[in-house]
Amino acid sequence: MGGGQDRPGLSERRSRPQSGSGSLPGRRPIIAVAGPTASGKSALALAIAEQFSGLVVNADSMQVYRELAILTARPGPAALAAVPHRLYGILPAAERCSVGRWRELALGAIAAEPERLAVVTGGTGLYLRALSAGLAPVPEIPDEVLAESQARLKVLGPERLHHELASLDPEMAARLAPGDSQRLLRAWSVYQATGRSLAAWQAETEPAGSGPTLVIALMPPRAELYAACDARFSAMLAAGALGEVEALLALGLDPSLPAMKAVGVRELAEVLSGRLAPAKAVAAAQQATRRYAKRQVTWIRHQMPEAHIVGAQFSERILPPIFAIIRQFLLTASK
RNA sequence: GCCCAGGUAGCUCAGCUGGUAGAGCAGCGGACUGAAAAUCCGCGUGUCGGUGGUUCGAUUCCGCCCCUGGGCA
Repeated sequence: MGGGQDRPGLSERRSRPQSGSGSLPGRRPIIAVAGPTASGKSALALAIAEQFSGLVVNADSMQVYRELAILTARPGPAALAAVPHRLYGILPAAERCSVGRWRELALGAIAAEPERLAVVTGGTGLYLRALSAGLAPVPEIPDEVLAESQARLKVLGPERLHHELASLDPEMAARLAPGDSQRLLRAWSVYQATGRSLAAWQAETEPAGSGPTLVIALMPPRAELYAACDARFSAMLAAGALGEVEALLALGLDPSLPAMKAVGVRELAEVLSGRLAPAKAVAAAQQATRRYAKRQVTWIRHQMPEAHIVGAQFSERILPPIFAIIRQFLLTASK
């Protein structure tokens, strides 16, 4: 671990001895279930957890928010009763989650139940990677610096901020597209707060957070996946998604909060305000879901080369071979 | 049955008087280290309805056929 780790809650993990690579002492193997939205990850994770007496841990950046149950397709009462589920709906929408925050919560949840096999599942590939591959030890950026950076971005616009960053931190500037406002903001803030390039911090990424990880990725054929996306959003609407968005809006939250960016929130908000016909909103939200699914597929294809790809949506039929792979993995991983 | 108007990319359509075609949307591909359901980058994917003819050359002009919409009966 790098010297930048001074947040509370890390002391316990920091005190543990760590080897440079491979599995760490005391770190149990875990299963990660990846896949695009609507591929059936949650059902697969549940089936695995039931079979191996596991614990399902959410790795979805939106399912952590309490107010979004329907719109994020959070596991229902039957699933929750069958197997323990962690990190679902645990943060108010008024708060901001982040990879780092999620990672600590996940490591804590896994450590808290040493007798159960952790089955980490969710659509946020970055989260899954941060858990098994680690995260740069960048210290918390003070709010003042964040606010300053935001203001600067607002005044200059992304292109000119990019130009300025080039003179301070040429390495990050070279890596970022001039229009990529979000990463620009991050790189700028890190440099302002620490006086070091984010690239330098990232070079210090600690090797592992969790133990050895078996990644299983559901990758259904495109047409099937899109049909499932479309059907699911319609089902959400029937289940009361509109009311959920209405309640969320009633909180009067900052629109830049992550929870406000969940697929469907903007579209349904426009229905509630009468600016968009329901049918058009559904079509728009379905399209947004499809595009999101496509980005996830790209991530899995290129960022998770170690994943075992299952070329289908979830169904009972795919379970036996998956269980066999898991058994094999658990045998070799715990040696 | 007759008279109009159309058939060009997945969809809606543009394409002066002949030189094998281009916009929007959709879609596809890619990047990804603390907002990731975010943010960003790249790419026209086409028997121009069919078939004969005129022409060096036809999406474009002519004939016939098929299909769609509207009108008259």
